[in-house]
Formats: sequence, C-alpha cells, structure tokens
Amino acid sequence: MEAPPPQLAPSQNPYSYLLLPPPSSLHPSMTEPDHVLSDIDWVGLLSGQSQLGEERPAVERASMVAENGAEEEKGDRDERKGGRMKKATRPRFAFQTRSEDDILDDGYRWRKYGQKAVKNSKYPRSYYRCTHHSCIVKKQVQRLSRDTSMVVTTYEGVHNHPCEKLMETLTPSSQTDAIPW
DNA sequence: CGTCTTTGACCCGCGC
DNA sequence: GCGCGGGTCAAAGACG
Repeated sequence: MEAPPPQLAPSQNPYSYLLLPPPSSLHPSMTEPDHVLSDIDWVGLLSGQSQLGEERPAVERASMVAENGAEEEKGDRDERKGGRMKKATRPRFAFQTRSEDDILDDGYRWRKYGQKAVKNSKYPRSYYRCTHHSCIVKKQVQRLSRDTSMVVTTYEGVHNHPCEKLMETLTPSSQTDAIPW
C-alpha cells in the first residue's frame, strides 16, 4: 500500500514537468465561486510512461503538472503526412477534478471531436477542441476507473482569446452597442 | 437552420 | 514487419 511514490523522473518522461498552482485561467471568476477549488484534488499524473498510472498505487499528488513542451522532443508526432497534424509543442496541463460531470465548465466552449476506449480504464476518453476559430487548444477528459468520482482533464495548449463567459460577465451589454464611436 | 455529439474508420508511432 | 494503442477526421444524426 505504502508504495513509495516514484517521483516524476525526468529520465522516464519524454517531457519535463513543472509543478504549477491551479490554473487560474480556467475559472478566473466565472459563475462558479472558488469553493470549487477547495474541492479539487490537483494530482500529478501522466507520468509519461504509460497512461494515468491508474493501476499504480501512488497517484495522490496534490498539484498540477504542466508539460513544459520542450523544443523538439520526440514526444508528439512531428508532422503527420498530408499536413494533418503539426507537432506544435504546446504546454499541457493535466489535473483531476472530483465531479459527477465529465466536462467541467471552464468558461470556454468546447466541441467534442472524438472518443476512444483506453486500455487501462473502463471509461472512454473524450477529446474536445476549443470552438474558437483561431484557437487550437484541446483537452482530454477521462474518468478514473479506480475512482469513478474523479475526472482527469488534460489541457493542451493555451487559449489565445479571452474567456467568453468571463467577457459576458464583465461586459453585460456594453460590448457591441455602447461603443463611443 | 446552425451547432454540437456520436461513431466508425483511418492514420501513425512504438514495442515486440 | 506486424500488431496494438492512441489520436483525429468526417459523415450522419440529434437538439435547440
């Protein structure tokens, strides 16, 4: 039980991981008050070796890991032929939330573009993409099989546009019709 | 009618 | 070289 939690050894990870505070950019001050944060277990995951390490004994790590996308690591696929996907070394943020709902409302709009059953999990993994036309941020959502109340959300990339809900909150009706000129 | 979800197929990297 | 696993595409359907 008391298996010593193997620290995220850089030698095992294709990427470097950084410990960051909770993603304030995710819910700056949306509809959800910050009591949500107190209920969130920020867990380090994605050891890089296999998946989420669900079978691993030690998973509890109260912090979020960010993937410091190095310059040209061989982690992601470089360039798919046909120009399908670019490598795009974007940072990745993975964290767990305790929620009944798979998708946590972070203020952005997401469109689901895929779902796959993963090996060591009873639950499928869902793939979402930001619906903003010029935003390439993606996120993966998966429920833990060992703890069905936990949902792992992995963000990939950084939004290059403001949060829509936040904008609505800040500017209730002065966005389009209250311009001086 | 526009937007989003669902779902199977396809593609690619990696390990054996 | 082959098979497996993971990630994405795209058509069709559902929903408001």
